[in-house]
Amino acid sequence: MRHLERHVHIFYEGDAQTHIYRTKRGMMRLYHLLADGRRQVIAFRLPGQLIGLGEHETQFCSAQALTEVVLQCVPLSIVHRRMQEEPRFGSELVRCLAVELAETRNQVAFLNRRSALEKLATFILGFLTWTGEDRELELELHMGREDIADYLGLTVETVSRSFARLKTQNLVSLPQTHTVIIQNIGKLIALATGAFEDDETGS
Amino acid sequence: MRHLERHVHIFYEGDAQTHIYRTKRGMMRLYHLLADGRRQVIAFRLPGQLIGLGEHETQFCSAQALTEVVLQCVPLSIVHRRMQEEPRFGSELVRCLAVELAETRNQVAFLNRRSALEKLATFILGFLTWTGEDRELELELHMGREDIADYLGLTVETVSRSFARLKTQNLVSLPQTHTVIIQNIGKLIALATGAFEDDETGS
DNA sequence: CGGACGCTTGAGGGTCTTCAAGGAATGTGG
DNA sequence: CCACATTCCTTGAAGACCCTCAAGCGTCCG
Repeated sequence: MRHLERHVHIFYEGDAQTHIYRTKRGMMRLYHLLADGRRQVIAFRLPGQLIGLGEHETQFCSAQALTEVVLQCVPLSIVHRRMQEEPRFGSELVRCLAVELAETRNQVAFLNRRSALEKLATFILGFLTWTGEDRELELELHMGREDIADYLGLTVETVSRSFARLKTQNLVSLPQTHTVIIQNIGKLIALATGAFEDDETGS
Repeated sequence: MRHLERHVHIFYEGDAQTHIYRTKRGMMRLYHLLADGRRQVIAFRLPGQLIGLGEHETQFCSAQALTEVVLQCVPLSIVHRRMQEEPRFGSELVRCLAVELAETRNQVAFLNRRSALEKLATFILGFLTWTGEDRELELELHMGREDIADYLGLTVETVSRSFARLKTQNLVSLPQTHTVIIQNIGKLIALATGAFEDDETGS
């Protein structure tokens, strides 16, 4: 078990892989630096989710604490040993990887062809799933606009403008910068799935 | 072992997962249909690569033969049994999944923030790796512009125009529609990695 | 030889980015 | 506890890029 301050890295891209981690509390950010210096946020990790899976010998991305974080650390040697001794453990690992792969593929499919507004709507709705608070319509983002932008492949300005449009259409409200209240989840879902072309009537 | 004609599907999105497949000859296309009817091509599969990994009970995407294809089919029951009996088999499976996950993450990172020209350059270069013919600078695409467009998240027109620009800059030539000859691989790599902003001098 | 299909090329418009400046929020030191 | 500095967020205007619509061209097949 390991406690991390905000902004602390547990590993960087290219580091040797030594452990698999499980988030117990707080939120982690996984990101990848591109050749041109830009940053692609691969994923955010909430409690219960694994980090460090599916890499080669070296880490593919950097892992950084967004908030204060508590991590469970499992040395790779133990992972390997358990896989030898306990076939069901291997199956479980395969399942976790499979889920992560499916999610990542979804990310490809959706980031590629959607407008900024649709991306942001999907992002917000994804937060509901992540935290499991499906009825709690007040969300704490725990991250800045730049994180969202780097995750969705947009600029900070576009993210900000998209938030403004969601507010104008009364789909969400923003009592604080990092807090989102969903006001019309039906329309938000419709937007995320592409059902609405562009409905500004907001009625 | 199973032989497929062109355009034949081995499974559709949502089908129950029954086998894992290994491409022996030819090229497969994995794709995913979006809510709005569009198609996202997830990946192409060349000989030696696996298909059907990392799914849940149901297939996440459809798998279709692009060319004539020969497939090795392994029933899932056998996969599971071997995983119980032979831990190294499980490790191997985890490794394959890890590689696929890393590739997919790369796809996210690169599709998200790159221009059409950079995407196409990367796509062409990716073909070199896939076929393993690193010195063979004449490539057979085996697919139409629409496949490339749906893979890169572009329109057919933009793909066509991007090919035209690569030709104008003498980076590639196209003796036939589906055949690419790389004429200046250095510049193509520079373009793919974002080193060149926009060099029209073509010298 | 004719038709169908896929590829190319053009013009116009929409969306996102870039550049720029102002405003809110957060943290630090007095 | 307040003032100030820094950082982050918002908003505006101009431009770039890609998409859409449209037409022309080439190729393959019947």
